[in-house]
Amino acid sequence: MSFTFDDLNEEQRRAVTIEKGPILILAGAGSGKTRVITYRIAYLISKRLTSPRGIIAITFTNKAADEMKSRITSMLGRGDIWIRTFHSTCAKILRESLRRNRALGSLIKRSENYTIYDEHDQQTVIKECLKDLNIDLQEWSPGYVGAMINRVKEDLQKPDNIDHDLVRRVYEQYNKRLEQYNAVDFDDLIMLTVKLFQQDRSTLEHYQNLFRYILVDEYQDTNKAQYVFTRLLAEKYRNLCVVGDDDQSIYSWRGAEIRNILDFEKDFPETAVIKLEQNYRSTKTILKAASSVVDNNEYRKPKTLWCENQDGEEISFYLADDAYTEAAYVARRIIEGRLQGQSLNDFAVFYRVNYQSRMFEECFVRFQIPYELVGALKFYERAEIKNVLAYLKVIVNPNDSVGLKRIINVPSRKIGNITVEKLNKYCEENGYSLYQGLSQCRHITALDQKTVEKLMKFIALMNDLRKKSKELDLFELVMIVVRQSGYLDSLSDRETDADYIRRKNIEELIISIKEYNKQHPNAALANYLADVSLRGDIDDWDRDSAKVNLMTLHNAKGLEFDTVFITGVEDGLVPHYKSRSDQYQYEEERRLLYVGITRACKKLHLTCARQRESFRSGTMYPSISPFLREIPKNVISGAVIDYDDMG
DNA sequence: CAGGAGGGGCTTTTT
DNA sequence: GCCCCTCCTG
Repeated sequence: MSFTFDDLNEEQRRAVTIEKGPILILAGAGSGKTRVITYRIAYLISKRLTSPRGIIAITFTNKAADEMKSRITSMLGRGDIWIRTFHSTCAKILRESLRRNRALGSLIKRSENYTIYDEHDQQTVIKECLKDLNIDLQEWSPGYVGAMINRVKEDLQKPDNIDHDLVRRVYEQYNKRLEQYNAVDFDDLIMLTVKLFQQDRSTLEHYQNLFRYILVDEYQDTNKAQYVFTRLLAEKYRNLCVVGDDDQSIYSWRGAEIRNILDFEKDFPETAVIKLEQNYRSTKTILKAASSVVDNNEYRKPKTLWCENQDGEEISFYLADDAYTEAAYVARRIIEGRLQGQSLNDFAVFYRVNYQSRMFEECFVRFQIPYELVGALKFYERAEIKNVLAYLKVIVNPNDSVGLKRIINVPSRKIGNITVEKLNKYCEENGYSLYQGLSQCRHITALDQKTVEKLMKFIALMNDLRKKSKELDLFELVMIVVRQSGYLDSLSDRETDADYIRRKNIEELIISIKEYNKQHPNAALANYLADVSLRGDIDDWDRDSAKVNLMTLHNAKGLEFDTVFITGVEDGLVPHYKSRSDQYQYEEERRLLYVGITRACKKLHLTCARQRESFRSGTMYPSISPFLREIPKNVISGAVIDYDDMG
């Protein structure tokens, strides 16, 4: 074994070496929790308490999972451990279980090759339901209804608990449609796995016996469904180790229950509680600022982070005239830092809302500062990428009517909405899926001969691609798909810039598929599609590339940078104006700032703008954030006096 | 009946 | 600034 515990402190070592029973690790920011988890996994394996297969570790992002895997591989020389997010874990359990026992399909109402719908697909289905139920889309926006549906699933509520009759009806129809499409949304992945565990004893026992040791990171951000999932899995052997920090709970709007971490000891009374309070990341100054902010929260476990690091530089505050000046200030500080030998990827710029990134992008282009934007324009959400993936999804799951509608006229086959509507009506009347209906389209009296021919040609294409998919590997298949569908050609006809970019993006997708193929030689197409559907913004981010990092405060969780800029520290952004009325939400905004501050190792910059343009309310003249006043003035340099200038 | 062009809506945070 | 819907043209 090629590692020692010399670089762990006493508490960390204790957390790593407890061999049995539940463990609650309350890990403050920068206290080395990732190290504790990886060392613990290595310890369990090297002491032969379990084989690698007997461990499951759940992380918050795929990125974190990949990093943890590679660390363990370098420690043990092997990395065949189940380290995944909740969603990816459940997606795999569902698929495995449906494969192992087809009869479970009647319980889950899905088959093995189900499709995962993202938020956009979800809204498409909700729109279908709202239209079908004759509900006014202005009054009930799909986004709003979707959020309510998600909440029901995250909380594992019974649909009859939905207080609004109308939403309940949409909920029911929405779920029925997903069943028909053989599709699940993000929250179904967790909810259906819980259902599977609760209603099929043998499946639950299979996984309980498989995973003798369970580790869950970022436990403060688990929701009810994830909590029940974890509890069920851990019930038998009770070797559950959860790691988290109530001060870093920032996902309550996604159903996360801070209670899960605060009440852990109630569920598992024999829990060993370990507190990691020594911070190894930040300077004393930064830590002081962070603590003095979060100390104002009422709903938290009292704790004190400390460190042996240097005092470090003062925190700088800059009050800009407007968002552009703010961005230019950040750019100048970065150029300055570069001259002093810092690398571009030592810098990170955080903001509360995605649209703030635009100003930084614009400005960094002008200053010729290479940057990497995390989130916002997600690669896998680009239309051309979704189109190609939709072909693959329909090939795997012909019942995926959302995917099918997406590609039926891409590239243009002169099949328009009216034809699709007629087809749809025919399918509904005869109980066909759209795909089935296509093969029967010659029987649709409402269609003329020309249209029928077009539809037959399309279904022949899809049938052919489906047949080929069984013989070809992933890379070969996607090449055939983009060529044979005519999609690639359609993007070459007109020499517009937009088409050129689309072709480039498809090329990039194909390269990434080739790479995936290399890493997972035997992966089924369905597995690839699931992986892609569950990829987050941060997952494709390259920490090591020589670029300044731009991201939201939420995306910053779990990361660290030498120099951090937290921008727009204004009343209305941090805290966000929508969170101001509710104390609980208000405190979450404070935690968000706390998370941002504690990402910084050496130097922290806070910036505000006197004036900010907003699409919704025109020009705003915000005050500085009330949280800023909670930082002691003696750790802040710069125009501290400017504080009181503002509104 | 398909499909492009142009106008009105809206943006918290995300697996 | 971007997406969605509608209207108009061919």
